[in-house]
Amino acid sequence: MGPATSKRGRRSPRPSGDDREGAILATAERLLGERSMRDISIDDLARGAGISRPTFYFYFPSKDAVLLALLDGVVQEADAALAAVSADILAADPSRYWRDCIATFHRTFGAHAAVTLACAEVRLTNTEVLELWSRVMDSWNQAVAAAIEGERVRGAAPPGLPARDLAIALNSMNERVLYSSFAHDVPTVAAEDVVDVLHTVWLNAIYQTTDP
Amino acid sequence: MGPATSKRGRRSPRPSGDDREGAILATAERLLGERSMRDISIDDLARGAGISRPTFYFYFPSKDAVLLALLDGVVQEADAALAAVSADILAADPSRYWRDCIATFHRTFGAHAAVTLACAEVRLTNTEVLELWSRVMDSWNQAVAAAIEGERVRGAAPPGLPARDLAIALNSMNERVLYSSFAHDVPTVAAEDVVDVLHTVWLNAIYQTTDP
DNA sequence: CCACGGTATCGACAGGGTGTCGAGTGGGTC
DNA sequence: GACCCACTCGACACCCTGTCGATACCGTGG
Repeated sequence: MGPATSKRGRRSPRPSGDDREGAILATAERLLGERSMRDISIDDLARGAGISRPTFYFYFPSKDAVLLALLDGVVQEADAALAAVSADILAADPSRYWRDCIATFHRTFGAHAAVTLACAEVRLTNTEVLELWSRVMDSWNQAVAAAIEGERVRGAAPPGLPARDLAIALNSMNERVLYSSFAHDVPTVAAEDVVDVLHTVWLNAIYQTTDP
Repeated sequence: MGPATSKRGRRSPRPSGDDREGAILATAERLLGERSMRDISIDDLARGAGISRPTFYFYFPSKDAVLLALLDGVVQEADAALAAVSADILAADPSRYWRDCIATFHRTFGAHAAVTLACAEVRLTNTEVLELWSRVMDSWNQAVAAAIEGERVRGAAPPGLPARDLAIALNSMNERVLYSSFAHDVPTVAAEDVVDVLHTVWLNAIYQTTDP
């Protein structure tokens, strides 16, 4: 609904105590590297930022709100990195274009694996995190669907599944596989192969042949 | 490690009060249809089964243990349904074989969507649920990998990605897409198309052409 | 220099959920 | 009739969350 950015902080970012907010955020990301969201209490975050528990509520309305702010940052980072992948190379070297997109995704979220994993957990019970995540996924889906349609129009890719459905399926695969990889789940693809595997499935699904 | 079945109940299933256990299970599956695991207290389960909260602990060590028992049942059901899909038709009609597998998966877990969704939530924080889920996924992965290798050996499918990696990627896609479908997530494939979409991507990924 | 208002902070409380302990109760068995 | 054992629950201790009211700090204008 809203345009884009902040509304989530609180009221005015004028005076000091702004570092407190940063300290809470930093503490949260640090602790998420050690243990799960469930095992981090608001008291942990407050102590980590050098304040008391009630004071925490001055900066954030809840524990989930901290994660939401963290996710917001990662998403912005991912959007910026994705924008740096020039769409121009799609026509010249489609394979490389898709690979760059997947690798960028992998790199950005991998750099904040703890936050990513925590969000995947919290979105199941928190509406705001779910909405932000869904909106982001939807924008990927639209972008991928548009790119697939472009490839079909110029004759590089054959017609087939509705582009949107295909985009959703492929992005869902990436989400789940990358999650498993970040979480070091037991039955998963080797970390160094994960981008290659996803890339290959994408090419086969979009171009329906190994070598486009 | 263990062979297969029960160890999870409690001690002896001899006397009555066994219906209590059933009542707790039934109450849990019913309530999961209405609200999330987080919003169901042990007291809710106990009241629903006509017992007090402390008595609940006589039957199950925790709320998660109830879900684990529920998942156990669904998994057994899925295994039975999958076993009914004859592997013989793989050579005769590969497309139909893969479609039957995906559709069976979809039907069985869809019939217990509430339990499936709850498990996806709880496995992120509960080791036992995660282990059971992982073991099940791993057995699918192995079966799919073996089938792919069979298709390659008989020349029906070209060589390519390691069969195991491909199997993991495809099963992961199914897991995520079916989850979104069951959860009625916003950016998802239309419920009636979901099996078709997954099926098509599987065929393209395994046979690398629309028409095997 | 001193009210004054807003920022920032915390002690203390209430509420709700979990898990445990010890004291029952009732039906089968010797 | 004494005894065991499955079964039941009241009451407690604990932890975490969220809120309220009191307070401290600080810049500004009278």
